Amino acid sequence: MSTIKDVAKRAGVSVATVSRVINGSSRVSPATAKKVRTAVAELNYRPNLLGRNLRKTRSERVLVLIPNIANPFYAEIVKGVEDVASQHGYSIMLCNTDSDPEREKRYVKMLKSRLADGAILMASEMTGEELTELSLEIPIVQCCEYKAGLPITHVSINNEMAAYKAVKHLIGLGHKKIAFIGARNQFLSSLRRKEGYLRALEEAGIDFDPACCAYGDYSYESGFRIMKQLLKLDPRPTAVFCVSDMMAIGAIRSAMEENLLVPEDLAVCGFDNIHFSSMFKPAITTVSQPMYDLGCMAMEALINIIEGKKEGTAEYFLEHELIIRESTVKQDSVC
Amino acid sequence: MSTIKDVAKRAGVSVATVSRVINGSSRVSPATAKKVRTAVAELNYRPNLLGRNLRKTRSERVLVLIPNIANPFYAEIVKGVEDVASQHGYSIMLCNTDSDPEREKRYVKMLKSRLADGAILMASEMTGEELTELSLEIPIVQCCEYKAGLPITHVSINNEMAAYKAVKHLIGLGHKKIAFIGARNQFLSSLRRKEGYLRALEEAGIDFDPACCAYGDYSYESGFRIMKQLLKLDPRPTAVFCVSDMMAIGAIRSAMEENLLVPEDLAVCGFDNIHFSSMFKPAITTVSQPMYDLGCMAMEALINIIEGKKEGTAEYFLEHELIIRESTVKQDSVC
DNA sequence: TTGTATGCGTTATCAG
DNA sequence: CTGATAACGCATACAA
Repeated sequence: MSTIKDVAKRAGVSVATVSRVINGSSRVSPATAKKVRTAVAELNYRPNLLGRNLRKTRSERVLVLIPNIANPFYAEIVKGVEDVASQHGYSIMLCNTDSDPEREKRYVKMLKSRLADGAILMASEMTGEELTELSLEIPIVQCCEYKAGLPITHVSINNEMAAYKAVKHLIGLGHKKIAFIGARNQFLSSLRRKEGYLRALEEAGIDFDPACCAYGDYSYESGFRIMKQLLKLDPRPTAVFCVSDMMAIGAIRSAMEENLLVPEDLAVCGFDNIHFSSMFKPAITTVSQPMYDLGCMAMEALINIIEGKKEGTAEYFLEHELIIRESTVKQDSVC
Repeated sequence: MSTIKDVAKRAGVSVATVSRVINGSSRVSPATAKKVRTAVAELNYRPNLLGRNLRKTRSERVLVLIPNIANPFYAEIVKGVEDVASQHGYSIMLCNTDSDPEREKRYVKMLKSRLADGAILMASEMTGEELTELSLEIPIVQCCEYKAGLPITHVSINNEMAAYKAVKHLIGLGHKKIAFIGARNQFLSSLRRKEGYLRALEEAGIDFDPACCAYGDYSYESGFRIMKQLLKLDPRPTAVFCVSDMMAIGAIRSAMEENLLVPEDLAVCGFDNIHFSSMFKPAITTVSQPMYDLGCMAMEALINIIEGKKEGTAEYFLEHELIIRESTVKQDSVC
């Protein structure tokens, strides 16, 4: 492994000159520049990032903490993050926390140890206090999931409105007994979606029945299990709003096991518009979040903070869209 | 941000002593150790990784290049990689290449720039020559997909045998006209799976029909599109072996559009046993790769190379399993 | 335009 | 057991 010194020696110049040629930081005569470049090529030299980062006290690297890389929802967000990052010369480190606070802490520790210039947090398990403290030490942005009332920039959608529109769609189809499969956690999105559900019900003059509400963890399995229980209610719900597509698919499989038809016997609405939601049979009615744009916006906001272009915290809300498919409305066309 | 100097000053000792306490590298008297520790706590000091890495010329970090984080198949592998890595004090950087050679090159450049001590490559787009050259510079391991005949350690399954067993299963069900949806790429797995398909056919005395073979990119869309074409054959294939579950699901949706029943009119076998393959209706018959173990093994092999415990290259083949579900055999039970 | 010298934060070597 | 100091590889202020 050759260093900048080796290059300097071979080119017969000082290390400073080599550095200048590599970084284009100031003018170097074409002749010496050429000498340097050939030396670089001959030695197959690559600047050592460890040295460069230390010298600059900046890594031009950003951590992206995601709770679960297996969730395709996050994959699309990450694409947006990556694209904006590379446009600005940043590289990203994906960190899969598995929603495990210990794992998350390990990554946060790396962050505090200056391994990266900042971070995007997707669904942090940290307390509001911990988050606030972290944000004082190093630039962070919350994406999608966020804790309320914190002085931390976040990017999200209007979850209350999204849930309201989804449930209103079900009501518009004539449903009166609409179940709700939410998420058992303290994220604001969970609260807001429940609020949207309640508002739609109230507006339609439908009494809220607590027995119709249950809470899972966004997974297929939890949707399956919970729907199983909800279908035992008498009278049975004729529709269900799930706060994730995975749970919606679980709910549908549950209904199938009971020999119920979707959407005829049970209309099912999901949330997220993951790729699979259109592949599944029946295709899932769902709320589409602008995942790619959420990622882009989060990264842009983070860069602004890192580079000091923006002071203070900001809230960004991006547009969502209700996508109606076979799981709520019988359709002729498929795919 | 406080540095080791600040701590030393506050504790009234030298930086060397602080370093010793932090790393436990040599004996320090309990009294001074305590002084140091309180100073560390008071200043909320965290060693700067940039400095430490430079000094050690090691980062205890490993790159994991995956072609597509949206593919749940890789997610499970990454879990294995992560678990072994953290057991050995390594942290991993996930790099999503999107099968884009340019993107991959950027990450490889970081690797060559010593940002990490080594890498696990999942489905590299690099040429054999590039790979070999890279492996000379820095420790790498190929996982799942690999190029043949390279002096690079790899971890995989016996793809020929897996495909053979899958197709033999279809033959055992009485199918005579069995289509093959492979992958259009130069990975050895693609070749081996085709070979397994051919061997099973030959053994059963079934003539190979090139018209029955087509090639996609593992995606749902390609499976859908290709099956559409294959179903136009006369006579129609009564079974199809796909080299990914995603393509199998695409094939099934294609059959559904033609009002064909699965498995009655078309038996479909996939590959990978991704989570969704059991959630789909009908549940997909597939070949299960030990994804978690593949990840573990790859990381263990890499650590051995990095730490110089193992010389030369090795080939590891892990066990696979054929999982029979509804898409090939009509079953009473679901899920 | 180019070279010299310094320091980024840490760990390791060598004395004491 | 502890301290002074060099070195890791690089970028930059300053001098020439």
